[in-house]
Amino acid sequence: MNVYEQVIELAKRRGFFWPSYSIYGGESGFYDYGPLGVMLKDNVIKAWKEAYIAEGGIMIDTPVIVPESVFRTSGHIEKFSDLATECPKCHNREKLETVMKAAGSDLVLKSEDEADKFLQDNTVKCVKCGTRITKAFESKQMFKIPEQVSSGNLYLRPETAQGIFVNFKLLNTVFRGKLPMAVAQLGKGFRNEISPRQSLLRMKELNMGEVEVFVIPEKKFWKDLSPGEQIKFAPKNGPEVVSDVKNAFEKGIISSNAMAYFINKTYNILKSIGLHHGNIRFRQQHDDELAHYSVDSWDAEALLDDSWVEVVGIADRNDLKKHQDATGESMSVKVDDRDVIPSIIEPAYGIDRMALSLLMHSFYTRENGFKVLRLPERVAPYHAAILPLVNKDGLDGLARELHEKILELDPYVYFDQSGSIGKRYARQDEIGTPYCITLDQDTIKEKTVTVRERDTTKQARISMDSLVEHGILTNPDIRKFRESLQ
RNA sequence: GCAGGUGUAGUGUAGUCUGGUCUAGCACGAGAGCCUUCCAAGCUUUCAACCCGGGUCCAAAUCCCGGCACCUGCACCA
Repeated sequence: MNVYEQVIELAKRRGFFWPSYSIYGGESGFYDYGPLGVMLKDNVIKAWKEAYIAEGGIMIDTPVIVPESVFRTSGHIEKFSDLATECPKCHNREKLETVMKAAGSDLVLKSEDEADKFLQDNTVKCVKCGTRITKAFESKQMFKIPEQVSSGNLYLRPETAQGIFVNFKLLNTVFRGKLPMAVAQLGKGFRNEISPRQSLLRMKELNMGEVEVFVIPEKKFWKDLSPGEQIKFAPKNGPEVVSDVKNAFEKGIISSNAMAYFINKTYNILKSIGLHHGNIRFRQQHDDELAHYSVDSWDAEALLDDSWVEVVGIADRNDLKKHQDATGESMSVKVDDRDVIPSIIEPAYGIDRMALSLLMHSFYTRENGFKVLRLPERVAPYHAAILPLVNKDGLDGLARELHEKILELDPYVYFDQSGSIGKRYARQDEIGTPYCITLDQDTIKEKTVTVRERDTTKQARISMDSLVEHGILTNPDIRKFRESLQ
């Protein structure tokens, strides 16, 4: 079993995530987060959100349902519903445009009916096997809402970004007219994936954390760069390089300050939630894979088993001008007595992909075959578990009391008195709980407990008072213990 | 969406080819209890499954058809 399969098995068994609606046979492209998954996902979101609040970013929350006019302007209506053909013999699928060009026609057909008529009146052949194609179909990547209650058509959003763009003026007023300005939105997006696969990696309903950084077009500047860590870059023209982000910008590998800045920031966020340095890279998209709205894009990719998977996309885009043209609403901001329409650098985070990647990068099997999730403290569902060594001599009662008191400081603390102590350690290791607090005979005598660290399984003795006073993660005794392990 | 493969308790599997003691076995797990003074120990006990729907047959987990889901490859992934 590869790491992916082992993580899927553990995720279902322990309650991180599993396929949705399975008692009705399942529905492909949808996954539920279970009890631990919700906690983990929330922690990922929290890390992302706090990173951007600390950056001076502001947030907004807009509807998932969006009128067609918005997506007409953004280009999604046109670019997201392709007319396509399928060869009746070899089942090769192509865009209608491609097979028509091959047949020597530059006509642009707008509907299925038009396309069908054309294919029946003309001889268009499969580019692979030469069989005649007579039918076209529309492949829609946005979900359209069938029953309209408004005057126009409504869609489920495929990205949260437009909700920010259409509110640009209001947001910038709240931001007191300044540039640059970063706005973040967390929410669900919906994409009609033709063949969803790989659990959380390709869902029809996904959690996105998108940030729109509005910058002055000529400069595309956010903040001065500091060197930062060595990062692996795969530029579109040229070989892979390992460099810090400042150097990469100065050498021209990355085209703008803001792009460079947010690549580095993204790297730091991914690392902070538990992705491994060596298994992260930034790959620049080739011109033919760029989205319709973007002129340059760097993907943060995570190495999962043997393939690189896009986890974050950082795009250079320019939507404000389009909305200004479409609505007549000014999208310009006064900068040094000039009116400028900002450019946008957009780091778009796939929250679900981040969650799966961090589980896979954290997954580890001990020599004895037991599984451990080496999750960073900040994303682990539980910070600690309280365990009475045995259930007699009043230890269990004492443990419950301690648990109650710690809960007042930190609700993310688990209690378990069932089974042998070894089994309980193993249970916690498997869900990534960083610390186990065990009460033993000495607890009764000296009011001390042992703290066991997950990755080393080493223990230290600390006082109960310390736990009751400081909780777990900010406990000076536990911090000291942790430092002694490194 | 196409082609191929797979589908048995919460998980991993035996059984399917060759239909019949399968009243579906095993292990892990989970619950209750006992025991237990630090890394999935042991004992007692309980829980829990043939993906869904048709068909063939005296008889279907097993054979056939359809659907659904998953896996792999191709295509798609703004």
